Amino acid sequence: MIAKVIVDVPSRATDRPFDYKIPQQLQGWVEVGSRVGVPFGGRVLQGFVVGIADQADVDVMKLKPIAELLDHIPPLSPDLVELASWISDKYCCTMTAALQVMIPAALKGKADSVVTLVEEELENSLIGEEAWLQYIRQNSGSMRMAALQERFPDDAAAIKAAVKEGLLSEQVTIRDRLSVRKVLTVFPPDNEALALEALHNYPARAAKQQEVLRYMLEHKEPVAMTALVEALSTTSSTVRAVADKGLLEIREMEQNRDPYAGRNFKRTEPLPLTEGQQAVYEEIAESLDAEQSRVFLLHGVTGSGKTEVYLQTIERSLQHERQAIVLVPEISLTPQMVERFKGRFGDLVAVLHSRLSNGERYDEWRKIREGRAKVAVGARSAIFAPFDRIGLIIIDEEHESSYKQEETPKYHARDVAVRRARQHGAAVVLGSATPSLESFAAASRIVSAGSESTGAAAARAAGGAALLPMPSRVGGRPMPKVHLIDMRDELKNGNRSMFSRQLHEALLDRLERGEQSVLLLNRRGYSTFVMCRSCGYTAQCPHCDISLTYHQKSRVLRCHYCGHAEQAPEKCPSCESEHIRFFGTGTQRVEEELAKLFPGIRVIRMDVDTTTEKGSHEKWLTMFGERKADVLLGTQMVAKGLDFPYVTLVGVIAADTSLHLPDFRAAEKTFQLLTQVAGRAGRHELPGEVVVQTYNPEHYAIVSAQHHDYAAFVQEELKHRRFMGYPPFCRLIVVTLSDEQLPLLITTGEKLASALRQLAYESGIKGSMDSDGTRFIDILGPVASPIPRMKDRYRFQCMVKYRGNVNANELLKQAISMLPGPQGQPPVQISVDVDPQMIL
DNA sequence: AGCACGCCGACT
DNA sequence: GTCGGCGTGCTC
Repeated sequence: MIAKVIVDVPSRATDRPFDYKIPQQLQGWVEVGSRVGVPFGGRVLQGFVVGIADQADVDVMKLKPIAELLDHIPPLSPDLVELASWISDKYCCTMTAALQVMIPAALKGKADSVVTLVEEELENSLIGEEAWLQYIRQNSGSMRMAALQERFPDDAAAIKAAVKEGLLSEQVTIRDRLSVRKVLTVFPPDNEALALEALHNYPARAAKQQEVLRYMLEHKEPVAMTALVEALSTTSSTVRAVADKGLLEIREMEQNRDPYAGRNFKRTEPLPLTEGQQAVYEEIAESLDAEQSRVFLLHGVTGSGKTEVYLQTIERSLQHERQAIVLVPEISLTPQMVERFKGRFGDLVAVLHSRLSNGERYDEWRKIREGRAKVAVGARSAIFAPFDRIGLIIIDEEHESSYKQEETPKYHARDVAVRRARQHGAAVVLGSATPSLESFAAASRIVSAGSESTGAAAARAAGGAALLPMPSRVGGRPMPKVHLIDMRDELKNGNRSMFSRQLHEALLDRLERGEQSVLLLNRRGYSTFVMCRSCGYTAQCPHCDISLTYHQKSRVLRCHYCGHAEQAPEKCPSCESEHIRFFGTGTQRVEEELAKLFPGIRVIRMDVDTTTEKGSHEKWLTMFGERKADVLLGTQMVAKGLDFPYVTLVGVIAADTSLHLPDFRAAEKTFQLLTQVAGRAGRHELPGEVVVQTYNPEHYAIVSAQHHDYAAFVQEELKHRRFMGYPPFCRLIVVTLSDEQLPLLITTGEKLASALRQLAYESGIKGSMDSDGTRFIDILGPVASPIPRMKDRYRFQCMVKYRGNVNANELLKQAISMLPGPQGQPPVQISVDVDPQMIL
């Protein structure tokens, strides 16, 4: 039998299956999805089995056998391998990259070699009494190669030669970065009577041993060795002595690193559904019962009780013995959210988010793989949770851009979800108060962007997405009143503060009443930088064409893209002037202003500076929930999913900062942010109020948000998108080329663009945006990227716009392969972003 | 990506 | 004469 293996080499040149013999003893164990160690070009590497065949595609003489099987249970299932190949196709990434994103970092094995001294060979060898040889002998003739080389760096060549001669035999295995944590556990005596008898007859001088035995007889529960030693202030050798007498048992037990261990989640029962929730629930339940793969767009206003619908549909899926995946944006993966799922489903829930350590994540992942968990709640990558029978995939806040991975593979979790659901016959529920235009268009069939459009793919694949509206809040609570404040008028009236009179009054009012406020500083497109007021100098990164960011805490200037850091200058490096200004994070300035205007006000500030520490995010929110602060001030992160009963005021300091970004989604992002943050107010008994400060009070994104009018916004925005030729009326691919040499980069970019145009022309696709045909493609560029240089590499990009039955991926692949380069490799680095979220 | 094989310069 | 520079090409 032959295994087809994708070898773990991050290069396009080797990104194809290689054939290996399956050795006799591994027959039946190696399957699609297995992780194996294979000899490859003179070394042993990790690889994934993507197929099993009777015959090899290459000369049998070339075949090598699989060196080892790395797991008892394959880390991937055949459906995930199939999904990986879909991802590699759709997002133009290597198979290796697609497979890697599916497994926890703990399983990224590296070769580890052990050498053993072959004494018989020593006689034939010229080598005699070298120090390294003696060293191996001291280690009973065998040791890790890495350790040997570390100890004798100068003898590397000699050691290598010894391996070649056969004096040292080398065994290479793949070692995981991390493994299952094993804990020594002490078990109480099997035979209590015997133990009791022994206890009485114990020699008097072995008091500690007696104590250990007594403790175990009293507790009758297995206990960790460390805990036992701690409790009786003894040592493990004492415990071992008791065990050696056959009175106790010591065994290694697998232990899970449970990040939520020791936390009690209050069990909750399903709440009675409102009429609106019930209708939606029934629609989804019907699909679950029929085990159809359908896509639902759950458009529910903030506070309409989407989470309860999620919980009850999951319940329904579990009744069918089918598992569920819940994706939430990283930012809203707060204890509040986790609590609701743990509270309803207890230990059946596995939680996966970026704040977990590799070990914790690995253990949660194994809980899923081994069937101990039935519900996975997590950020983007939880879409790859290794379940075998998925009934339901929920994507909360479906419009969030964090579902798009910005690194290769640049996948969108929503599209992967639809594809994965199709494999399993599972339902997909996309929930949002402000659905993305792509999803909304797909669900309401406003446009048909083509056979493979984002969202539209969802619709078609599942036989059309169904729109499920939930237009009213739970308990009939009104939507909060939103006041728009024209900041130009404030200035005219001599108010130069960042707070309008109305927001000032509203804040004062809440302080007097002991209610809470949330303040949002919309910081997109507003960076913290350094500028000299005399000469206009700004601090730039020496490796990237981008301004350095100022970090007040450490007084350091840092580049977000390459990590370059330097000390903030005392005076302008260009003109020596003292008038160099550090523009702080914005929230800091607001905080200072608040302290000035409202002496004694208690403010919690949440931004990148205050929430980088592990658990700090949760800490601040808990404090705010306990009403230990009057104001929660922050960026984007305060807009999402928070639910505090005493919040009655939401203030938006500047609504416009994200409105004028040169990105076609700028209006959409602004509308979403305002709608989301407004939804934080008045979710419970107390009515809410929202004050939005803006310089564009007549802009449709802001006016629609004021009136909680999604339909109006969409109508206007779709008009713009159609006119400008942007999604959902077409699809985009951005190809970024980068290289250290500018001339090569430019010529390669031009070659790529013309190859694309040529190929498109040859396949008879209309080459103009204006054509009203159903198929068109438009190739723009190459132009310098928005960040023209990053990490000392110049960057150019081409944008492909297309619609209809156009296989742009295939055209692109062909065009790239036509570029001249060594071994069919393109001469510069090429990165492809299919359906980009930001084209800034 | 690595590593081996291979063809030309400055050294014992 | 050799040691070693890193260009090209392959890895089942």
